[in-house]
Amino acid sequence: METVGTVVGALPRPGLRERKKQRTRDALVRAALELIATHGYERTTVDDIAEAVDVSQRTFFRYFASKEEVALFAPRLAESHVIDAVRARPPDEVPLEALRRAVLDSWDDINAAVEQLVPLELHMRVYRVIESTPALLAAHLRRAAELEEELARIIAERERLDVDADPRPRILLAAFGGVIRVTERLWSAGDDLGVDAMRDLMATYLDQLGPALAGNWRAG
Amino acid sequence: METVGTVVGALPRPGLRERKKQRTRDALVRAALELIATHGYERTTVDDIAEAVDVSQRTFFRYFASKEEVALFAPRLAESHVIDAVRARPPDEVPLEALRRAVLDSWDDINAAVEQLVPLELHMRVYRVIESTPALLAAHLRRAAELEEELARIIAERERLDVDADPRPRILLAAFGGVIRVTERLWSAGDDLGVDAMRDLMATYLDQLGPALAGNWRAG
DNA sequence: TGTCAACTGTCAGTGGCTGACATTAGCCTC
DNA sequence: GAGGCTAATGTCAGCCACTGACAGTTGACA
Repeated sequence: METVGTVVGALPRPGLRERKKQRTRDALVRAALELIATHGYERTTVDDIAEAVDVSQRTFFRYFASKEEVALFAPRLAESHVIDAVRARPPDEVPLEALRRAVLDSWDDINAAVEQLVPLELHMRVYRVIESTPALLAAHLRRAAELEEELARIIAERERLDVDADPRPRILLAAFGGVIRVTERLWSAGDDLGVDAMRDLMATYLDQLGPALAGNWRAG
Repeated sequence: METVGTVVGALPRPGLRERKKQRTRDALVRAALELIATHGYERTTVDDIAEAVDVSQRTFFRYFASKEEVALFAPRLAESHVIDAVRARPPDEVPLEALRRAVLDSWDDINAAVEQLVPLELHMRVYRVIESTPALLAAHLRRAAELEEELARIIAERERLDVDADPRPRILLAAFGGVIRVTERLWSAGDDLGVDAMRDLMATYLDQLGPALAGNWRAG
């Protein structure tokens, strides 16, 4: 997308123009999240956000395709980390275990990346807004579905399977993704916020996947 | 919501006013689905739909909270059938089996209910539009999440568990719902449309849930 | 038949989002 | 380092989903 101009390297410090763009983008995200966390999603207008950063509304829409996109900026950051983590898993691991460890192990990286943008505390407040705002939750779930598809392909490749021929990768991801979302929701609904609490919850719940599907709960 | 006026019964034929309302609602749904299937969701405006039924746009919004709501009318019809079917399952069935049979067995009822409103063929065309339209898919997924929560509560009750204490009902539904959605998506993407094809696909995929979670795929 | 309540239409307005066009401001070359 | 190129921005006009307020119409029911 973005050409560098000098070398293919990538490291050389970008020009003033590029730095300005980055600053504007960051400022928009920060202002948006702050406003959304404070006043709620629907009561925050795009004009509010643009004004807070002192740019025109039109400029906002040149950085983000929609108001939803800014609000979901942090969750998107997390996704790319998970994808990388899954790709980095040793190939001898069993699929479910690879997913499980990828998510749990990349947790710290994710939080560090988020914190670089906004304070974690603000991020968590936004998260609650996401879960409680229908339009936002819908967009979040749709993105989650896309991520599942992506991960299913990665898992299929790991196992040298054809995603379209063998249903197991997609089914596994459907189940796995479902559990992740359940934990997200419960975490955001509870009082015990804090990122470690969420990781623990995920670990616990993932371990319950087998038992939940198992035949007789009453016997167990 | 709607009071009957005469008896609590419900059977007595509703008055003219009520019948007129029902006719308008049906006409709006039918016109909307027809237009959406033909021209796509985004290129169908609410004004188009209202005009096709010869009512004002304002009236449309008195019947439906949003344009999405009309488009997703049929899927909603299906949901209530599934809920009833799960409730009707014998209590000695294991949870996963109860869900599985409820969905598969209520299939014919669902299709009959849908057909009473619009031809199945039209319904299937709309379904493809839903899957391929981001905004609609998002709304659909959000509703699916709500349905999962509802069913999780029902299953918990069956098993005499506290949903908030035991994670298994929600986890089970997350996995189950995930598989259902995978089949919906694959079905809508393929060429072999037809409602029976979808039920068969669901049955097959649900059977793959265990194997997908099982340890080593390569061992077979 | 007249009164009440529900249903509908009209109108005005908000907010998300887009295309078109003019202006500004980095960048790069000579 | 002046000038041309191009990317980034602002302004403006407009579409569409959706809502509140008010007025007119039409079933319901005594």
